[in-house]
Amino acid sequence: MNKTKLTLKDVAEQLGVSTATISNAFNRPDQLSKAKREEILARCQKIGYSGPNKAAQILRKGTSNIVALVLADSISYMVSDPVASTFIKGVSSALQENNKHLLLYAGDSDSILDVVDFVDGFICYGQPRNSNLVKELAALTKPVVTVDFDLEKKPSINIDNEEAAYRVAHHALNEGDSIAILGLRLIDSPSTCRIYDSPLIDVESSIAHRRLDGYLKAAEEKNVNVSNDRIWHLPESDRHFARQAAKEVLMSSPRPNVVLCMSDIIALELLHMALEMGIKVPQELKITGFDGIEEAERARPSLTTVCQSSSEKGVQATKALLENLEAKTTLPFELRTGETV
Amino acid sequence: MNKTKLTLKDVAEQLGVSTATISNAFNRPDQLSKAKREEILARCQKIGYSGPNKAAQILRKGTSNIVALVLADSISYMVSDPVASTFIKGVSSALQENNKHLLLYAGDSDSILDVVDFVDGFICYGQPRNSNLVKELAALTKPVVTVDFDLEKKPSINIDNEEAAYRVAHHALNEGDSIAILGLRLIDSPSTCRIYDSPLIDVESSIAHRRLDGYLKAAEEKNVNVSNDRIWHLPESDRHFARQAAKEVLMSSPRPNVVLCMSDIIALELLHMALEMGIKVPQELKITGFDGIEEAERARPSLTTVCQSSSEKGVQATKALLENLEAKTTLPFELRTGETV
DNA sequence: CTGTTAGCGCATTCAC
DNA sequence: GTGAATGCGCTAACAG
Repeated sequence: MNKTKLTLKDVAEQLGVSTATISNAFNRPDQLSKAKREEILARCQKIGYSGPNKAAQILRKGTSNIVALVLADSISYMVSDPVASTFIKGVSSALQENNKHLLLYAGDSDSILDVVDFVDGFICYGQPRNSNLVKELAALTKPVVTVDFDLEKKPSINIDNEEAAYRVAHHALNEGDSIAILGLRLIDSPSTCRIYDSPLIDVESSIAHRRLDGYLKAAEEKNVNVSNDRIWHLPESDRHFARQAAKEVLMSSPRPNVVLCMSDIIALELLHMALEMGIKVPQELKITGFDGIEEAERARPSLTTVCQSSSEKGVQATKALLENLEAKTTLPFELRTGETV
Repeated sequence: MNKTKLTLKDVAEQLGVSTATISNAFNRPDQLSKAKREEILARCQKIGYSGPNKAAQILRKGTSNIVALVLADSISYMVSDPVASTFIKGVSSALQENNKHLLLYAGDSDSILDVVDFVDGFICYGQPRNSNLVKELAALTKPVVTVDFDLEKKPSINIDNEEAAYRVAHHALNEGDSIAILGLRLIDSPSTCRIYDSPLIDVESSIAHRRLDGYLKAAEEKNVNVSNDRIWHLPESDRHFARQAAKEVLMSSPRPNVVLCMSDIIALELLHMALEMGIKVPQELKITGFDGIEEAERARPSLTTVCQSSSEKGVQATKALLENLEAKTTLPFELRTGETV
């Protein structure tokens, strides 16, 4: 067994052929006879050469088969979120089918530049917490696909968040209702709070504001008043924040009889807390979620929510990236009527 | 704005210095005066050069700052498993602290060779489903750290699975009990079934068999008989399989009054199904889990289980990899007494 | 179908 | 402290 790793050149020498022949045997089957190719491959295997060095190929070819998945937040956080992990699932299975590799990239990193030279492209799931990344992504010439947010002139995958929010709210609301909204990333605050008159962030680009628009439109149609002290901001769709917000909402007076939640995780925490407090759902409190995670279906009472297929988003985003599609895609959603309304 | 990307050479020319100087400014601060360095960095920034091309650096330096995390199974499956995703969390946060990147690698891939040339090392979480990967990993000269299984002469992170299983079983069992065991990957079958006298797989290396040893030791001490038709095999710690197995166990007669489960996911499905069937836990049925996931604590009745810190495993594995530690580490676990025993 | 050659972009000797 | 040369390992273009 050789101590030092074989290079293509060594192998060519050993087999008594030119380097191009070895290279072609591995990369361009059409460039040599099948017999010769197979002979070479067999002999390579025998001497323990498993193919051209990938690092050198990356430099030479300018492609690596690595796709970076930029998450909105730190990997730690994202990976335990059921919605995000379902998305990752979709991406990873589509990548695996195409023999591509998955590099996970945190949205709270400083910069994207330390991988840009060797990845083939970026899938960006949700607007990165660090806005510097947004700028960098927007300026790239390598392929970028965004999901759940948009970048000018880059392909994207979205659902119609405003319409979805409108539909679920419309289903839940009735004239005379007193409502609260548990929103996500509406203002620039690291903690749970009502938005009051804080300046709103990313109003144009964020899906949270689209959803808010949809809720408010439905409320208006039903003559339901929604003031800013009835709208909560949560920094993340996280059980911890959700619990805090749920408590505030349920303790507030007048206690709302309908709460529209921008994620199922939030809605489920609210549901559990309400039940613990002996509040009857839906008789005394109606709840809607958003996303359509499994746990929402299993809950008793089951959650009324908007279903979107996160894994399908992942598959589509991957396809858009690999096939260099240019279009901005809008995926369908579905209203799922549960027992919480 | 330049159309074509700047290379180090271009930049050197533009700034009127040698290529080595630019390179040193970015990589070896000690090789030039602070003033000069800062001037160069500033001018580079101005002309839009963000540093040496990473792909070229990988080839030249032989390191990439990319660490591959090889999962036992497909990424799709692993990422939705709470235990695995907590592990990933630990790894990713430790990597991020060290400015390393995370490449997720599926354990059911054909080979590891298509990334080996450009990653700095491998963390392998659980024995890869494709045994070819095991061979390849074992033969590598690049750093490898294994978790929840061992490779000769490679550092590893484990808990004492046998002792942990023994402890939880010892806590649950009493003389005269009738028990069942819901095990993981004990035999070579893609579906849920009793093991009967099927040939066991990976008896030496698998943690499932260590746990089984622990269970059986406790059973023996308590004079509890366990025949092979009371031991179930599940291919994965997955809700779907768990449900099947739970049903079989609860329908079997005599119905056991203690069920030892090799994961919390399995135990929780069993718990839910038992409650649905009106079986009283723990009066008529005692259940133990393994892992100590959050959901087990939240369940009512709360689950008696073995807690191991998966995120700590991730951190330790990363540290072992990055610091080239050689040791095989055994991490502590903790018995968590819940209400299901 | 095969062999030769010129870089891909850089880091690191070594002389100065 | 700086600048010129070599090669990391490979692929693509071309000539034969």
